Amino acid sequence: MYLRKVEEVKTLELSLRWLRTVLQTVSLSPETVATRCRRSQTSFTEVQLKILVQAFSQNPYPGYTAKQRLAVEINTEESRIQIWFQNRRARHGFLERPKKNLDSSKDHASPKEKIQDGRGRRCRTSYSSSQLQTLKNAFTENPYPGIDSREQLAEEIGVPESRVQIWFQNRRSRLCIQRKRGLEEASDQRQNQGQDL
DNA sequence: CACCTAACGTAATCATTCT
DNA sequence: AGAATGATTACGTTAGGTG
Repeated sequence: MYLRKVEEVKTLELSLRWLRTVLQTVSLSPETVATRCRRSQTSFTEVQLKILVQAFSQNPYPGYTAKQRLAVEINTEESRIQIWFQNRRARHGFLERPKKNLDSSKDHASPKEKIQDGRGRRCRTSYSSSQLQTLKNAFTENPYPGIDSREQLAEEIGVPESRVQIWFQNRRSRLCIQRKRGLEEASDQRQNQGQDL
């Protein structure tokens, strides 16, 4: 009971803390310091775009190796390829999948199967306890690090920046879930108590 | 300013690793 | 088997670049 309250207060304090840091960086002469929040927007050349579109038409769900191959082919990072495919799938409907003939009517490999073209995902990166400690510290400092902070962190623990970004996303989501679960339990308890009375 | 789209957010889910 | 947690997806929002 009190413990839960204490926890809530703690998280609130943390929120305020990183909000302050955000405000600080914002008010901190935006030109001189230039603490960019987002990565600068990459603009693909027509050639790059052509290759991407071509690849997309062949397979809107490239596996990691395919994305990696594309990345070196058009000289960019794999994470940019990933984002590009996400955005493209979201906007351009890509249901022209079976535009090729020969689909016949037996092709339902069941949607739950592997929509995602076998050549699977990037292999799971495992963090050492010291790396995790660094990440967690940074998280309490600021759960929404900008590109500069992420790059710095990545450099510090020797891991690609894209992995750092994913780590923060997962941690934020799970912290949120945890908080919700706590609230549900609390309300359940209140309900039970109410019925008892 | 409006439009396009890269970047980024959450939520849900898949997949791997560890206990 | 199940808990933890990294990776991927859908989908919505934010913001940078350009006509």
